[in-house]
Amino acid sequence: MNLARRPTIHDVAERAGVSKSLVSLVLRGAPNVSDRRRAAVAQAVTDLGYRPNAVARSLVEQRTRTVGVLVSNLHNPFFAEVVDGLQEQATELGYRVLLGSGNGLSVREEETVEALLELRVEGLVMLNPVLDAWVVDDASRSVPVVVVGRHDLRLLRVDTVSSDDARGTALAVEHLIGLGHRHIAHIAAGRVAAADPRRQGYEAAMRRAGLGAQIRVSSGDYTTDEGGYEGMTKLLAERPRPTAVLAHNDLAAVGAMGALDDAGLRVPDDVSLVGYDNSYLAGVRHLSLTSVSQPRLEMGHLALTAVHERIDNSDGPARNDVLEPVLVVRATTAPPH
Amino acid sequence: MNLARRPTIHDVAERAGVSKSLVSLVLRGAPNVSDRRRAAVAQAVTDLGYRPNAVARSLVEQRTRTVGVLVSNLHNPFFAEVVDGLQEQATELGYRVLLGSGNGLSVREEETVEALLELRVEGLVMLNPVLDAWVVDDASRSVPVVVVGRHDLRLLRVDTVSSDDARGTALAVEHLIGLGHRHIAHIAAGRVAAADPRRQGYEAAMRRAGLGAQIRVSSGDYTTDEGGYEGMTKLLAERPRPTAVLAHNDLAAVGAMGALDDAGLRVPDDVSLVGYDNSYLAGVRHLSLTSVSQPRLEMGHLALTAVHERIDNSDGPARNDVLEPVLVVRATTAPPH
DNA sequence: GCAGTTGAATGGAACGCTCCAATCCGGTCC
DNA sequence: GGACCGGATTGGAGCGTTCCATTCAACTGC
Repeated sequence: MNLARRPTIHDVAERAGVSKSLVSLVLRGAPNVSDRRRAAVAQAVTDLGYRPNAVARSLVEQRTRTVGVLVSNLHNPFFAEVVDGLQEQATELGYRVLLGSGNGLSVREEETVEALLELRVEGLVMLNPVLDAWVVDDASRSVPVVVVGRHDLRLLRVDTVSSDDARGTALAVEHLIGLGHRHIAHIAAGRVAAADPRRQGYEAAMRRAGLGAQIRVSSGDYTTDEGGYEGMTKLLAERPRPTAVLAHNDLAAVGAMGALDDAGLRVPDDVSLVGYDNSYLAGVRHLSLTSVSQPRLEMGHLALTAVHERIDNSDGPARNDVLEPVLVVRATTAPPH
Repeated sequence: MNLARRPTIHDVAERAGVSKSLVSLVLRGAPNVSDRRRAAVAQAVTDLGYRPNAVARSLVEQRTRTVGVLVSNLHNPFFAEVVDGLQEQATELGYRVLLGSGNGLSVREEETVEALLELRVEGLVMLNPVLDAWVVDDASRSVPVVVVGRHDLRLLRVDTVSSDDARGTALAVEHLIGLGHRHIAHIAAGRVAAADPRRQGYEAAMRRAGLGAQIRVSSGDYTTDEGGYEGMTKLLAERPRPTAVLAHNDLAAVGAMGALDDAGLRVPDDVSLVGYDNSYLAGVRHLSLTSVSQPRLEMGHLALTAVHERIDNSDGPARNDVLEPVLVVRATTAPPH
């Protein structure tokens, strides 16, 4: 396409019969410009269909007013709302948001980070990244970095925003205990970052209630539908059978629901079920899953605010914000039979 | 942050004891550079942690090697896989992908398009945009535009990629008829772009099978869980009661499933159910919804290829690629009772 | 009527890079 | 040994902006 032939500020200036400097002033709304000139420039701009070149502007201003966001995996239902929060706050603070995806692959994430840095984003937000810590550290050397949703990354210079996963599972356990359950099991995930705190929160809450002996964890890589099914199947083989199950996330919970179906057990009459993430899956009325909600919108807000503050003032120790999760009770939890 | 203090090609040149031109040559892998110099430059680059400035490069090269992608709404499960396809093909063809979201709001979409154009993307892909046609037309004046998933936008200069929605619902109807169903109803959506062809495909297939008299459409804005529930409730009040229902999308189908539950009817024993989109919701084993799948990955490939071809050669009439949907049969369809 | 003041408008340098034209240098050939 | 060659290297212009320093024009006050 004729990228080259697009009108420049020069063309506008010529058509309006003024200097390019004046056009620049008008475009940026400077005060001391006569109405006559202002109108002439505005006219020329619409006549030519002129659109300022952000590339040139960024070069000379030495800033891009852009924050890069690395989304590890667009399929992860967790991220969309976080991005909404980021966007909202970015608009508020005068930044543009550039999304890059990593397809869940560490290599692709690295490439994306590199690309964003070459584009000279002024800050970088990483959502649930799977890449190595050294990449984060390296990036944080040239630009403020905020990591959302990973507990294991505690680096100097890198702020983090996450929700208290241990607290989340504890909330779920307390809810179930309050309903009268004692045999509460957990379907845990393996690799993923959130797995450990969620499991630990479950175990701690059980011990606090004097139920340390009833702790049952079906572990493996149970973050999928299929995984939840398998995890539940294993649990159903044990005696005494759990009367309530807390899954690592909603998808696993729905898989567990399938296993209960197949075993002829009803939810919540025979077994209560709790998910995690409060994804739209949980809200679907046919499933109506009790789930732990992370304040996603707020996490986005907070992450962007953190980046913004670092851009203005890069000093100060790393902040690690931890937000409180909320339990959303729906139809899959009830007192035990 | 000290954006300004980041090393430039000049710093690298100085440290390596060569000219900036030579550094540029090395960085772009030019052939006629002595090994000694090449090594010296490489050393200086790593010493300084130099990263080329894509902004400056784009300005002088008069191209950004970037394609902008407007995602109307990140929550729409349809788009993630399309973006995967876009990304894949972009990497293949040497482009970078910049995602911008519009939050489902027409105004925000316009802003995003404007921002992407100011960033001088070389092409624009719009996924299920909700914005007005004139915005698309206007954008297409300065950059090649490809629209994915909207049937109503047929503009000169604008290529489209979509899947044949009428064919999709027809596939579903044919499947149900093959199972022996005659009373097949449709839960349609109102506003959204895909609503009309899906309904028409249903009606046409019914007529082709001599079942024109059995056509039942519960229409409204039934694209949500809740909407599917209402639509199904209305259908259940009619006599004869349909033995099979085809919903506008998976979410509506799951809502319908809830209504059937509440009415004490079983799926698929009493009523067969078909969704649309084959989202991961449909694949969840507890739901296991028969659904119509759009070739999302391929749509992404095709869209990016189209943009690429327009960038190289902007002429030729607009292409409107229509891909074949595929019916994925799962557990919610069976012969009528 | 002229220095001084103020508001409006402009020219040119600079941002970090690419790329063209020019230069440099060590051989080769006759 | 001087002309010529070709690969290696370099200086400088230019990409489309912003912004500083300067100029210009029109007043003001005495």
